[in-house]
Amino acid sequence: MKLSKRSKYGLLASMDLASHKDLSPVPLKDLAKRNNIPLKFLEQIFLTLRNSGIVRSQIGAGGGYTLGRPAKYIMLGEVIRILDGTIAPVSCISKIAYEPCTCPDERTCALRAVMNQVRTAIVGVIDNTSLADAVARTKSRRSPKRSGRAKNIGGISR
Amino acid sequence: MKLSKRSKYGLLASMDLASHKDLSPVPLKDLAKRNNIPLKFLEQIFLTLRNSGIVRSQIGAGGGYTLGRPAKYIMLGEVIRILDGTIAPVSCISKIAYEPCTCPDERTCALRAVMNQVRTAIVGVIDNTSLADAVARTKSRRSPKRSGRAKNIGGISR
DNA sequence: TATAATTCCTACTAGTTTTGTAGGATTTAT
DNA sequence: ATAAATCCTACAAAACTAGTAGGAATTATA
Repeated sequence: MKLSKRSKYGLLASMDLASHKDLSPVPLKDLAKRNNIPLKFLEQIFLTLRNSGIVRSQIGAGGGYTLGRPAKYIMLGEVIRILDGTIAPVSCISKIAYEPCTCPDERTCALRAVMNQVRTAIVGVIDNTSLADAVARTKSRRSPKRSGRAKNIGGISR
Repeated sequence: MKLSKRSKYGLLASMDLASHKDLSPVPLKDLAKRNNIPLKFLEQIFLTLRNSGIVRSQIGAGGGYTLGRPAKYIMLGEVIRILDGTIAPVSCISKIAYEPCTCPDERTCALRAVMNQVRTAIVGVIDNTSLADAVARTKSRRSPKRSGRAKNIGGISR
């Protein structure tokens, strides 16, 4: 159930981009440095994102990347799909990356039904959270006065 | 976001086991054959499940496996955790497999917060569905009179 | 016009993980 | 005895992930 680093890096950098109100392009070098991402790896990732229209590039000195659309119209799910491929936990519930199950009859396969529920639950989150939402959340969490040990907000088990 | 074959096979075989009302042990050979799972691979998987108490084994001729507990008390999530390890989409929200993010401050990391929501959504399904639930669902789906092309129940995109 | 900063593009590679295979040892019902 | 099972460990092939490498092309600016 893991998110790849590709997606993780892509999301972090996109969110960083989204947090820049100003419309001038941000060079990858900055995004990479701020988020501790290997620059060359991020280049590849942004190539892909650019080809999908998520970001726009401006070549040359003073160039860099900007979002391809307003941040509120870019859902995290879209970025993840572009970078990771499918979201479906099993391939037999994927239109795009469909592959048959080993089960004798998909129509009655209980695992398939449950995994479909899982998929619905996942996309319920990631397709309803935009880059703008995410950035806003970052800000509202910022500087919680730091009383004591910060109690690991949202920190959870396995 | 993919479920490993280990987990998939483990779940399919466990669900198969759960569908046997009768308490006599079922040999792996049968489970493997019915669910198109390589026998030797399933052996490994069931070794692990047995060590965790999910199933019990009975050695020798006429032996096989039975569930370690009533099917309604075995949640799919438990099986997945045993076979796949963590469920958290990013390691920085896992207690057991915790690893720090690359982000500068976990407390304000928006991606972490969203991924935490994703994790909650996932476990909301898999920790609330027991083997018994899954099996019951299989049955209720069975023989829907097959009018026409069976319309791909619960079939969805990426 | 030279220089530096930047994206663009493709290929390669090292490491890890996944998905098995193999081979036999042990136990037990008949 | 024999056959049918589980038990256990090691190995191996293939796929995937997470990068590295090296340069080409473009553009602002001094």
